[in-house]
Amino acid sequence: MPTITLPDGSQKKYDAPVSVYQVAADIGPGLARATIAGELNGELCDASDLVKTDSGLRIITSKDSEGVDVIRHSCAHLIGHAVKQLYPEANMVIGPVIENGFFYDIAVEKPFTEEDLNLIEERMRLLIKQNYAVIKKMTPRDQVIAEFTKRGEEYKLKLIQDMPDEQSFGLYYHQEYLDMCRGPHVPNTSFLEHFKLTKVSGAYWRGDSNNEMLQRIYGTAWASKKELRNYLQLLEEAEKRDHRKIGKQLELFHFQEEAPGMPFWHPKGWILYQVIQDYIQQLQKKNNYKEIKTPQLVDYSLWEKSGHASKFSDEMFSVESENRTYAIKPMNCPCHVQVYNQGLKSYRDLPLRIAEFGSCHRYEPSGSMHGLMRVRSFVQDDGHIFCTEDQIQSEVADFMQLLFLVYRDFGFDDIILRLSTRPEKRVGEDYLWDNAELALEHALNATGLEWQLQPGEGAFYGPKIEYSLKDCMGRVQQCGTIQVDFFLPERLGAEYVAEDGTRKTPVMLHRAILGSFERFIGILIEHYEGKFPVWLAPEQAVVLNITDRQSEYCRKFEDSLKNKGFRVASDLRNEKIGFKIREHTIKKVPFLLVVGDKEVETGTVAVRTRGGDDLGKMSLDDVCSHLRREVAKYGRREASQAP
RNA sequence: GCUCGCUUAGCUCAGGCGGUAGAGCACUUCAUUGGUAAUGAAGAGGUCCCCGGUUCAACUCCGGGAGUGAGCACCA
Repeated sequence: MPTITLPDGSQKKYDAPVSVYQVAADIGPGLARATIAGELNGELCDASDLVKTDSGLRIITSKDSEGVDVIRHSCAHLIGHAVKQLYPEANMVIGPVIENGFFYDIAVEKPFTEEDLNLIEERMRLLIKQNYAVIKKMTPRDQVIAEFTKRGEEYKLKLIQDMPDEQSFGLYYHQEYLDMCRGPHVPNTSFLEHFKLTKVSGAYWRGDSNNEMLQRIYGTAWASKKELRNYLQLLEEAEKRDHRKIGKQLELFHFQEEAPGMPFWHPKGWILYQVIQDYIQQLQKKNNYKEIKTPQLVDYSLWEKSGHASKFSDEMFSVESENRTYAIKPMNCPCHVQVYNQGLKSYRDLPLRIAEFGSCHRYEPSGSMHGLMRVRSFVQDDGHIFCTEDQIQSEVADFMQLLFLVYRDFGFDDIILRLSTRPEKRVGEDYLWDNAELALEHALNATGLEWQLQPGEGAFYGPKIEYSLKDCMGRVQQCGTIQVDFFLPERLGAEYVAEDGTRKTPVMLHRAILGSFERFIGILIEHYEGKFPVWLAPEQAVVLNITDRQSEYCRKFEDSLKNKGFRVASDLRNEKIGFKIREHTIKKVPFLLVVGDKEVETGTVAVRTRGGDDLGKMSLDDVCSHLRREVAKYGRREASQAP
């Protein structure tokens, strides 16, 4: 005699066990048609599942995010149905839901081609049109094993072996196709209409590169045609903003075969780079960081001492000279400890904040490189804070304030904080970890912002906080970090004299706000689509003449602006004004200053923005103060408060 | 590093069942001095990524390599 309580508090009483679908039908036929699954006492279940006892029930439709996930999960099954019809010898592996979609890993002899992908998608659409019912049967373990053995689905059998305690499994019948899943799944394929297969690639069995490679088919699925279209448009938008493409168009940098993963910065890209570096440099100076510069090449023995060689020797470049082996530095921290170690340090010297824009090289695996986002030569806004254990919390809190300021200045307001705590394999006493984790936690709480915990994800030498930002496409990019290190200072013999006269080992905090300049610039290019705010724009304005008569005036105007410290060029080519405007608009120069006879007469320029707005005529002073105001805004959104 | 794809003019890309290639833009020259997203004409421009092999003949087919793209794995 189940009594069912719905989310609005209303109750329905039944004499006998009743399916989720039946409850929905009793509420209304429209809801029944829309029912994808249910949430029974907080747990998702199939629409066909029976409610036997008094329960709380929520009907899940495609309007719920859980409903969309079910659609995606069932789409993965549908890949299975289609693939087994087209390639009966294929073995299905796993088909989970991921952000915005789903995939299915499949073991096949011959890798899938684009053409196969089209065939599979076509077959899936055919199956959806058949509008067939997906039937669930909870099945005892031995029967499930017998069934998959009969069908030769070896990977499914391996998965069952991975779950020795499960006595029964949910089997979902898609006509002749059979899949095993915790569920829930759609009751009927008609819910799966708005999907698209997006790509095919290889993926390792169990995610381990020692294992064989499977074929992975990716897809996306949504509740409505409109949402699917929006998502596909978002993908197109992301492609349009690709920093590699824009980097070429705007002449910011290039790569070439002779230096894989190592950018050649062109004049305009280098301005961008330097403006950012100057900005960070000034800010760090203000915040009592001492900037230093350490060698590119350091004898391998230091990397052995620091412990990096044993872990990362394959990823380090090295150079032989004078019968010695040098490593091209992959990071700055061991060198910073060397600087710290010069001269005896007192507790009065702490916290000691050291910063370096040190050029580092790492031999990244060839397949991992991606434009500026993952490179082999890079520079970080790297810094190390030597402090006592008691100072960790306030140092972390100060750092965070600095980081928030920087992110806001670059136009990022949505920041994600993650705390990674002690992993199983680690160094250092537990009480040290207790204290450090607590200090980080307190610093996080003090921000008043939400943060996420990633248990066990810390480095082997200490816990860390990672800072990610959301770009204008909603993509999460990890940039900043602060990591506590109990290990390196001790290993490299760093000490200070404490108040009681004893020698103690300082704690070291590794920290970066932007991460690598290369990557951060890549993110900025995509975030702004190359339309940099004025403070970053490599060219802030271009002076354009209409005829040769204004050339001299233009040159003078350009010089005056340059003397005021603005980045300005003039384009005096014998071309029509429309042509020049088009060219510089495409180059995304923020302001175009047009000069004809009228402007020369009145001592002005006609100001046009790259967005096509006419700001009217301005004198030199007007232009300067306008530019100055724009520069002072940085990339802050109007809504955010200037500090 | 692994799987699959790609590599043709400075850029974006066509092309050919094996007979040494083409467009648009950019570039150079000439004409044009035009008021807010493309003025017109002419010209120049190629080891078809590299190294081998097959063939009378390879940019095209085969093998190897490099770079690159999408994923996977990795990321101090």
